[in-house]
Amino acid sequence: MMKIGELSKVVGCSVQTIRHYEKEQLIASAERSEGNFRLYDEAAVEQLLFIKHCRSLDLSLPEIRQLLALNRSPGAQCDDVNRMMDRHIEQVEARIQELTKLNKQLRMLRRSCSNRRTVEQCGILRNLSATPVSSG
Amino acid sequence: MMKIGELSKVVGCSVQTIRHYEKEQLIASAERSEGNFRLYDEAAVEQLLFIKHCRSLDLSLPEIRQLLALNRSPGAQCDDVNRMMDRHIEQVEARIQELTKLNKQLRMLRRSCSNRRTVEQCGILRNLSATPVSSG
DNA sequence: ATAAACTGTATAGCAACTATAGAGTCAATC
DNA sequence: GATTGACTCTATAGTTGCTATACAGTTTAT
Repeated sequence: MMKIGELSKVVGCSVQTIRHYEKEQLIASAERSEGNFRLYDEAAVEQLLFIKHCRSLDLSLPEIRQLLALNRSPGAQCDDVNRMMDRHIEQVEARIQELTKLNKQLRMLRRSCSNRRTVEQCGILRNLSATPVSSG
Repeated sequence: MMKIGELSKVVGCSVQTIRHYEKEQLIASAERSEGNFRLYDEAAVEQLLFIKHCRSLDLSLPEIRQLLALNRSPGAQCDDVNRMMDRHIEQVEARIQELTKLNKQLRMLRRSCSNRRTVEQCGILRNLSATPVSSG
């Protein structure tokens, strides 16, 4: 059994994050030592790694909670998992599209000013004051 | 002179947002009527549109505050504006790269499970329990 | 006079942590 | 046995850019 500091090093996330996950019910309340310190076993390590992996894929804490729940009922159909992943992929792709469009607008705006001008002549500021650039 | 509700309709942002911008010092404290209502003129409309345009480009409120300050000193060099834009563009492009990588991983993961399996057989959950997918 | 619509301030909530304060616990050293 | 240092505990505030709510006051229309 290890204390929270060791667990934090093993899985590579901060002590506060672990306590946060406990409060958010992503991991069960840990056993406590006589002195009220949290105690963890190998199962806790695995679960935290699972969560960490999900987070690296930008899954939200509620989504992860749902996955963990599904994981606990192995006989259930996994359609829910698939639906969640599909929705998540859609969101990521939508965000990429948004940012790509944004990037074009920013580059266009940036081209409207070279250095060494005064603010008064600055094409960027002038353009920002005008009507928003069209999306084309 | 118009009240905050009218301004909100004219520029297309919520009343709370306008009050929020005032608190954050993006716009000056508005004049008040006898009954303590905020009163705005055309200049306020223009400034809010400027802010709205910047926000549509995902500039942060501190960045916008800085641009507004520069706008007020028209003789200054606009290098700062250019630097800010460059940094911002870099950030957006970095985020696009991150999300693109993420998207690949998610799609790979999604392919590991088709519908109608049980959770126990679900490739997604199995993969999430394993070591994080490599970036390649 | 009254009701509806608007405005005011203050406060909490979102997401997923991070940082801080102040107190208690534990192991090692003097 | 006292002290030091490293660790842990809880509770709370801060991050970002709003949004939503509660409750009170103002204005406008009927």
